[in-house]
Parts: sequence; structure tokens; C-alpha cells
Amino acid sequence: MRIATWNVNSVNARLEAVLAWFADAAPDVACLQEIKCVDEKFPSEAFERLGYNVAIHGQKTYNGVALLSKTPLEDVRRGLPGDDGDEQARYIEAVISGPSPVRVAGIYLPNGNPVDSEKFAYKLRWMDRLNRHARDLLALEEPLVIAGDYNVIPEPQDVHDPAAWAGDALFRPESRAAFRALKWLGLTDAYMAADGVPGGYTFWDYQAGAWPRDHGIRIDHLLLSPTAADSLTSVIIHRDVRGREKPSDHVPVVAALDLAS
DNA sequence: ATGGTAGACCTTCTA
Repeated sequence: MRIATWNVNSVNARLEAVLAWFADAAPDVACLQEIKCVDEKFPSEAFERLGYNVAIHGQKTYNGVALLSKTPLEDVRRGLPGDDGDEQARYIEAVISGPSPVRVAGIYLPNGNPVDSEKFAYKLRWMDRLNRHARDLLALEEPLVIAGDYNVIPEPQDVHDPAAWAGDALFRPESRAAFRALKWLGLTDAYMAADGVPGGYTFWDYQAGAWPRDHGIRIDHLLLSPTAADSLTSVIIHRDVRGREKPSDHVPVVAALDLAS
């Protein structure tokens, strides 16, 4: 089973390119972030024609996440537990049905910039809520994948110029510590387990020639529960997608799991 | 060099 995560930066602005990638890469499961539309505006029929079941947690203008799966999605949950007043659509979770079911959570973790604002505090509170919820999910002892745009650069090797990013919310010690805390729960960073080569970036800013200069960062991650990590066979960052026409600033990351073994 | 681009959408916010 191949599970993808991709921040598409508006699913409707990029529909043709997104569908072309899906037709070619054909992941079994995909987590999309920044769909930037309400549920009714999500192009479900186009994905259904490619054989996907669709679950959406949308929002007008900002954020919005979706889950796509070749097999039916069960026990769908929308919104990260822990704050009933949180209006931002950044979390969706479901069980991927089949002979080897796996629970998949798709996340769009808050950016958190600027650091001296409420946005950074919200990011850290959101990460604390994710930690608590991940702990509850791990207690189920199911195969589990938490995939998405974490907006966290885990280590200096995950950014082209660590010094330039030192004060950014994506690379602040507090953000990195919260990411490590997720791993201490027993979650494995799929990219590090399968590859771990420095320069495996997943995002290049639209500005200042970041892509042609390869000024990238690795912020799109798949974290795996112990049984899911044991079944990991590969992780592929679809880097070439960034160089296509009208690209998202993020590229897809695909993890392959062999859960039957 | 303190810039630059992209998307949603109504003038500015978010990233």
C-alpha cells in the first residue's frame, strides 16, 4: 500500500496538475492539505473517476484537508480533538478498509509565523493537542500513519541554510522539540527510516528563486506507528513535480507499506 | 540586497 501526502496550495487552482499526478502515481491513499475550499467546492467527482473514495474537511479561503482512498474510508473524524473553539480545518482521520486496515490522519499543522504573535502560540498548542491525540491513537495498537504538512524542519540537514531559518517558526527550538516529542511517543519519521539522505526537501518557496537555487526545506512528513514502521519498504519524494507548470510550492511524498507481511 | 510570488477574493490575509 502506498500512502501519499501533498500540500496542493488550492486544489481547484491546480486541479489539472493534481489529477495528472494522481493518474500517473496512483497512490492507494492520499492526504491533501491547503485545499482552500469548502466541502461543496471540492472536485470530488474528478477523484471518484480515478477510483478514489473522498472525505473532506474544508474551509473557505484558508486551510482545508482531504483524504482519498481506493478502498472505503471508515470511522472518519474531522477536526483535531482538544479545543472545541478551534475553527481552522487542519485535521482529518479515517480507517482505510481492506485486508490490512490502517488508520490514517492527514494534518496541516499551523505555520506559526510571526513568532512574536498569537500564531506561534497557536502552533505550539496545536502540536500539544496532536501529541495527546497521537498518544490515544497509539494506545489502539493499530497500524497508524500521521501524514501531512507539519510546518516543522526537524534537523539542520533538512534545510539548505539553517542559519537563515534560525528564527523562523518552522525551525524554532520549541517547534523542533514538539516534533521530537511526537517521535518519543513511538512514532517513526518514514523518510529517515527509509532514506535519511540530507537534501530531501519537500518545499521550495515561490520567492527569491528558491526552486532553481534548491533552497528547500523538509516539512512534509509521514510519522508511523511501530507496526506501520515495521512494514515500511520505501519513501519517495516526488521532487520533479516542483518543476512542472503552475506547481504547488510543496511536492508529494509517498511511503510504501507492506502490511501483509 | 530586508526583496520576492502565489491564491482566495475585495483589499488584505496567509503562507
